[in-house]
Amino acid sequence: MEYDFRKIEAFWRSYWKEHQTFKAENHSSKPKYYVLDMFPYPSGAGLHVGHPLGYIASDIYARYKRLQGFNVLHPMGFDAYGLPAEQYAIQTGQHPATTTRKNIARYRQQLDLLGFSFDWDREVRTCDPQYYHWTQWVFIRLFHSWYDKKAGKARPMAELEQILAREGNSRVLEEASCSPHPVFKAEEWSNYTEKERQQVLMNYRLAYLSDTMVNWCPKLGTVLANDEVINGLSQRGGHPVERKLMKQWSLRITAYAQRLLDGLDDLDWSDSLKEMQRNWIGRSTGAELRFEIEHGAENGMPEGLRIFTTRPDTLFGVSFMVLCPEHDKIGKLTTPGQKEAVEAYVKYAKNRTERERQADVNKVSGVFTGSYALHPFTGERLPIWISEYVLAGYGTGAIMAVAAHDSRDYRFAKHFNLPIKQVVAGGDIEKEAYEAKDGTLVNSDFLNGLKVKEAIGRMVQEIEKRGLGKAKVNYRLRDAIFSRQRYWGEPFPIYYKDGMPYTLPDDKLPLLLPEVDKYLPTAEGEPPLARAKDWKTEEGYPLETSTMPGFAGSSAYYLRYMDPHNGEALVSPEANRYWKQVDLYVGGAEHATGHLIYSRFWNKFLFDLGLVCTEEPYRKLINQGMIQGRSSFAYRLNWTRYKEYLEKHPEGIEGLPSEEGSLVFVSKNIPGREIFCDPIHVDIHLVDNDILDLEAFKAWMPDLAASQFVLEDGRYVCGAEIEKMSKSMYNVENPDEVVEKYGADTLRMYEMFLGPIEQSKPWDTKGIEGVSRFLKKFWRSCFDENTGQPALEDGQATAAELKVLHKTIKRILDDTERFSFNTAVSGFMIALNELSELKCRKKAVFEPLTILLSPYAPHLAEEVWRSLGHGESISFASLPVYEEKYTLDQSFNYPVSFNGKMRFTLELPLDLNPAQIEQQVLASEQAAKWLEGKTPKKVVVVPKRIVNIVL
RNA sequence: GCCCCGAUGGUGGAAUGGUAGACACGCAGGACUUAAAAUCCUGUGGCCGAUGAGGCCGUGCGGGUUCGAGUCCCGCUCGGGGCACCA
Repeated sequence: MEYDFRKIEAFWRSYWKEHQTFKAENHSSKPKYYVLDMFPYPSGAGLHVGHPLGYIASDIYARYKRLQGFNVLHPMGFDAYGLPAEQYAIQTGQHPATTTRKNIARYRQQLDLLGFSFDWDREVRTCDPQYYHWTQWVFIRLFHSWYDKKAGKARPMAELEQILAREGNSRVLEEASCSPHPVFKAEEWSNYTEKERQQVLMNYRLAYLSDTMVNWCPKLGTVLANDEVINGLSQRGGHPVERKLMKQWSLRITAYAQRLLDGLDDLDWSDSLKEMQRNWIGRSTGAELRFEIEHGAENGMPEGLRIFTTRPDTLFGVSFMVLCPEHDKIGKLTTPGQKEAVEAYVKYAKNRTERERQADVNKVSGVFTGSYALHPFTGERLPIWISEYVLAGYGTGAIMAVAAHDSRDYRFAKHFNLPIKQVVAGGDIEKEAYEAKDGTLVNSDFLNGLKVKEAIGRMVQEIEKRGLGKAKVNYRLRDAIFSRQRYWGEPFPIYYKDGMPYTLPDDKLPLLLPEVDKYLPTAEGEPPLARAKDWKTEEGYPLETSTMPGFAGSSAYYLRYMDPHNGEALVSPEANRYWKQVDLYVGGAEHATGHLIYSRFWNKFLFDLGLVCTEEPYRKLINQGMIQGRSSFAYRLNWTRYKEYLEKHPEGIEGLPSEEGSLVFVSKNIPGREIFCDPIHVDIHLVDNDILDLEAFKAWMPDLAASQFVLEDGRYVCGAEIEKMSKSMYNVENPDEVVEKYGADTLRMYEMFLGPIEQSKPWDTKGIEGVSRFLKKFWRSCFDENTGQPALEDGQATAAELKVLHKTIKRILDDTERFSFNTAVSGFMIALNELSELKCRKKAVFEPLTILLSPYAPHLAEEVWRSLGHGESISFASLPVYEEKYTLDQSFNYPVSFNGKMRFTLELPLDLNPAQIEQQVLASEQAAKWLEGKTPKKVVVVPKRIVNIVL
């Protein structure tokens, strides 16, 4: 008999299910611990070996915390709304709910196989009405809130209406986070119609509707958030994205920019991830100031031109101004002579896609408006230009150009032959802009002689004193576009009356996603929901036809797990007070600027409303690395290239065919392969140890049946490359196959053994034998090979055995605590090697080891535990205690110095105390030589440091 | 361009500033076996030396701090990730 993992794992899977071993209670005398995984999007491809990496790590930690006596919440669910299911629906007509349900069932089956300790009672699915009820509910709260910068929190719209009625908007324009809109007085407000009031209020809402320049993806037929666009292409599918002005829902996440930034400091997240969020928020400090326009009053611009700069110190170096092509003052500033050129340029800029713009950021383009601004200090005339290097979405969409100290302005000035005026000493202005923030100001009137940092402060002071502007902080962070013109998402709880949006009452929630005949836009270009029958309220008002984006459902899911069946609230205050926040969150770093920002924002908003008790949702975050695939390649002979060569060299290349054949594959190391062949991805299941199974390859696809091969040593050798694991590269490794062959415990330990959890690494099953052997060996230590009966012996452990045990306890606990799971797995292997050398099969040693092993290989550990006569699951046992006295046995080289000079080293055991070390050092032969009979004045001993002897 | 992270045997990787290469894979040799699988044992960074004893070199490159550096500091090279006309 041997280790029958199939039987053992099947037994414990059903045991845990039956006994609800991992059910978490909302009331417990134990301390709580909340371990969360980022829930998966259930794609059609099923789980691959990369998915479980994080789940295994979090499961180990959850089980470890249970052993420590914590009440552990470890839930799982599904991020079920998303584009792939809808794309599939468009192609096949199958309802996305059907495919999603099927995919979830498959995921669930695969997850169950791996022995995770999830509390499935708490499962959530974002497409479940019981769940999206609360997504809609939070949206309604966002709609009815505004952000008071002075109070530093969100407040109800009703309070804003009172303020507007009392005093107009002149004060809140400054003190609220809002879209720009005209000033009005209290009397004007009282005379506004309902619609006019709604229009004003829209500028303050945290969920608001506005005409925004959005990322429009024609192929997907929807808008995308900034983090969903990568290099001008959509994150999903890689389709081109355009810029387009559209009426869309947005979330005023920018109101929270500073709090999102400040909150990072106290989080136990990796530095790189915090840095990513900081960059994404992109805070910069500077000043906003106003430039008068020459003849501004006549042109209808008496208010001048507002710009933002981070370098007010360089104000005396301004030589021209630049507006973005979308700037609303372009019409007023363009002189008749320049009208044609300006219009042509604006049109050109408008028609460029995001990708084109990003592709040639180094190309200089622009046009002169014909107008001039006046320098606020010198009165100098500054030509006003338009260029697409100035962005509409940042600052005021206009800049003061300081060619000498900004590389972009410098390039522009050189190209259009505009003046370059140095005001900070340093660098070589003839060659490039001097951008460094150190140096002394020159040519700058009252700033001359000051350092850059002093000059910035001094200039801001002066600007404020003269009423030209004020110090200002800007953020790169944009408001999040929140609507999608798609079917498979949460419907907005919004209807329209007189063209203005209103929220549904809470008792009408959830607003169910309606059925449609097709998942495509209507002929008029309306989103799919416009196809739904009776898509209006009972009173006949039309409902919103957009749906919410993917991040809507994932923003507060961690709260729902605390109280998943609550029909009255997102989460009850009691449940929230008990579980508080996620103690450990495990997931991929690819969510750094998406989900992890939105979710923090969403949580801060709920905190402001008093609905949750902590301001940050995720206290500690571990980013597991990606498991990459090892793709295999076959090399197809490219006849076009090879024929060209044959014409010049009729003798050809040895080994390659000389007669044209249609489909020839050339083995990797045949000469000429690199030049004349194109690599083609081959399904890795057709390749063993880089040797291609020719028959299987021919049968793989109909086109390949007629393949011919050029072999080496009678075999076809494939090439290999490490790439992202993906269906299209045919390099997906499925966990089920591994579990079938080796068992879940082996897969769990092997994935951990591969390397540090945060590191990306290629999947390679070569090493799995080692882990498999370990588990077999562990089983053989505990059970009789012949009978399969428990075989651990009673009796006291020897000192040597205890030493192994306690060393292992220390090591495993330390490693688990610091998420160093790969070294922990090694620790088990070392322990077993040492015990087998000692021929130890004692219960007194293996029982504690089994408890330690249970988070890593839970099925086997439970099996051993039960064989020892324990009735309950191991999850309720307590961790073995580490005893130091058994483990100190190493020695150490102590450097010994006389009068501060190192003279020799002495090897001594590690477990000596300072007094013993001193004694041994002084008693040594070498010391006697140096002391020459003298008595040392002082001996300083610091364990594992130098022993200093003062003569 | 800017920011972050990394570089250690044939491979994955280990090492609170303290014996570099733990553990595992792979490879080589051996035991058991008719044979294979499984299992077990031995060896395995490089060079010199005799296959010994022993010695020298060795953590991407060049410096530095230290009694002592894979680890800390400075300057590079290469690789990975993020941001990118953000004024």
